[in-house]
Amino acid sequence: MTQTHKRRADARTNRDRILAVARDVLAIDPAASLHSIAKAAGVGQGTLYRHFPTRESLVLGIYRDSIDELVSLAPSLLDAFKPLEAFRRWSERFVDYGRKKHGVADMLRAAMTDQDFRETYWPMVDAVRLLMDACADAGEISKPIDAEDFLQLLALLTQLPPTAEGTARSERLLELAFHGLERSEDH
Amino acid sequence: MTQTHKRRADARTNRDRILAVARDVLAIDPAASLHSIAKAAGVGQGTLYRHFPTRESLVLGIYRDSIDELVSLAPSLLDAFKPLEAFRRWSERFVDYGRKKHGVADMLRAAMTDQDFRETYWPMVDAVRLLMDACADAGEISKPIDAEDFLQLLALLTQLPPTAEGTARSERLLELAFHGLERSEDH
DNA sequence: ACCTGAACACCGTTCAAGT
DNA sequence: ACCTGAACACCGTTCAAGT
Repeated sequence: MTQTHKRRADARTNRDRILAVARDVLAIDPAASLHSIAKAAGVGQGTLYRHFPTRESLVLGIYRDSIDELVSLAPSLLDAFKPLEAFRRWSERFVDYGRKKHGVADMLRAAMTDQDFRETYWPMVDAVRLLMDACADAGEISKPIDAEDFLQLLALLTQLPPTAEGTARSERLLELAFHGLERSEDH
Repeated sequence: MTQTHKRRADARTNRDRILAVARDVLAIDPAASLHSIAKAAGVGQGTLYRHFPTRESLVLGIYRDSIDELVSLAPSLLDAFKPLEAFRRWSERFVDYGRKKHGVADMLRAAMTDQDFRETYWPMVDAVRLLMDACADAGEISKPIDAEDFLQLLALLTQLPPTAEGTARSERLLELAFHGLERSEDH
């Protein structure tokens, strides 16, 4: 039993080191091979595979904490700002974050279909719905659209190149989307 | 000279056969390897590479005709419909086409940076600008946004999964974008 | 000129062998 | 239980050899 415990501790240490190393390596080269990550972490390829069977699951492991933060940011923003402003800030934060941290977009795409990812995906959809419903209740948007639709749009914007031009473009397109959400004046 | 001519004819035949085969193979498996395409076309890998140094350039070769059609469709639609309706129809056509024919999205991304692709990219930007300006002149949208921005948005929508759900989602998001473009009522 | 296809470096993935 | 790392099938790319 102590042996089992010891083994488990080893496994956990490995997992943590893989995550720490992968975060750094992928920050430098987003397309770094899983071989190179395993080597940099000082583990065999099989060990990396045991813990993270796909590249997406590795990225998910790296950014899970940040994603939780992002989700919990939604109610905080609603406390501090008017709903539409909160929604806008949250969306900007999301896209900014997603573009800087490579692989988040692919992870979101996987979340659409892969059962393992939905536990991370749903809270994000809920965050969007929370923000959008608040805007609707306050009368700041005409009618809320599907929360998944909007989250997917944010995920797509994340895929624009991380250049200055790409960043500016995603900001403008986000502006367009919000303009589309805003209440149309009934005349 | 006749020899040179004969050679050139061979090269052209090869090129055409590669394109015809690649079109079929990629329709069945969008991720088909270049090896398998070369083999299916009955040419060496080097020959495929000579004609199409990247996967994107191969996709571009396959769909260049269709892209030209799409570009020339813009003025035709403007003749037949009111500008906003024309713009909407063109956009739907674009997204529909891009999602069905895999690889078009990657090609468009390459077009953003790669010099070789810009000759195909610019006419599409021009088509978007033509449609959007017509809408603005007719007073159907408040003010035109950057044509490249909008084209990139269309390209992103193309990346949604080619399922019934993905198709419906891209339609709804396109609707959102157009709602954002439409003239805000000045009150 | 143009084509062929073996060869190269590399990728994700597996699995027998160790502890 | 968990880890290692050689091995496998495959990828895009190159290039000496042919015609």
